[in-house]
Amino acid sequence: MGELSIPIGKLARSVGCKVQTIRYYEQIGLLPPPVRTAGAQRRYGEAQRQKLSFIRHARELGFPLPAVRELLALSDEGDSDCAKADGIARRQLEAVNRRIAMLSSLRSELERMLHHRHGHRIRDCRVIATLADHALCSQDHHAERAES
Amino acid sequence: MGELSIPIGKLARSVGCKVQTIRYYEQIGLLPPPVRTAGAQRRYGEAQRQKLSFIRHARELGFPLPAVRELLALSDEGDSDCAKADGIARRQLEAVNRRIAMLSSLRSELERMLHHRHGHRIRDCRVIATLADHALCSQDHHAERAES
DNA sequence: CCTAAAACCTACAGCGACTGGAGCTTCAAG
DNA sequence: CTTGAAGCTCCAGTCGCTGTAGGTTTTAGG
Ligand SMILES: [Zn+2]
Ligand SMILES: [Zn+2]
Ligand SMILES: [Zn+2]
Ligand SMILES: [Zn+2]
Repeated sequence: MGELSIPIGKLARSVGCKVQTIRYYEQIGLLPPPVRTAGAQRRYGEAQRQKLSFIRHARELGFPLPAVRELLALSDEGDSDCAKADGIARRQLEAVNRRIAMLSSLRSELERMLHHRHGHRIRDCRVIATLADHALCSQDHHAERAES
Repeated sequence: MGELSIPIGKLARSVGCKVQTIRYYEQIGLLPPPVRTAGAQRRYGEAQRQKLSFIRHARELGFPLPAVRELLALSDEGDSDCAKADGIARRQLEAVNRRIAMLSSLRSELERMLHHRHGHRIRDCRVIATLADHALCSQDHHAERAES
């Protein structure tokens, strides 16, 4: 009753994610299968809540799931060198920096086309004209992958 | 042979996308079906090349496909008011700004955890510790799914 | 103890915007 | 005429969830 008694909905609320997300993490082996009641419902304890919280926090910081998996594994090895963990975080920082650079370039291009004075009809619209002709752009904003 | 003679691979190279992407755009009704050779191979003309180029440029600027669809439709109506097109671009700019704000917040959090001096073992690692406890973060970086 | 509602279960489909592969056919250069 | 590149269709996979259908279990009130 005391320890392993958290049902999945309460756990989801406590870490701010959906119930399905937790089941998904279990399915892909990120969270270990919890104990079940006689009626096959999942019951969690504090240790698993912390693990899930770790995962969600890493996800909120943009780490992809494979990186989260590595970080989780590392977090269990207190004696090991943390260079690996730091490396993962550094690569994530670099990825974030690349995305910011890309988006800044997109932003300036969007601002350019919007702030350029132009007529009110489509045929005089700077937005449409710019989309039709990249030469009207000031920079190379070419996206290789600006996602996430 | 003069006009409608561009095969799909050449078209793809000329706009900088994959062959499959063009077929995909046709499949979802973004590009009209081109003429075919006797052997059922696609052949494109200059007008379609320009349309595809418009689509790719809009995608590079981060517009989602439904927005691209609208912009394409608008671009064919030279007499209409361009307020709609400008509105779509403005919303895209706002989305980009939200994404940049989110990523900047992530960046500063990642920098904080990386630049904080800490020991070389996992148990003293600031990266792992921060992931395990959001209280070590300085801001609310909580991602609400701000999309491209 | 009984009932009703809330929460849970599994299994699977769908999102966005492509991308890759298998297994075949057609085209164009030499 | 041969050959290899490029084309074709159909389907599955990517990422990280999210939603739905159709059923079962838990829990609180009466
Ligand atoms: Zn305009
Ligand atoms: Zn451009
Ligand atoms: Zn460290
Ligand atoms: Zn945090």
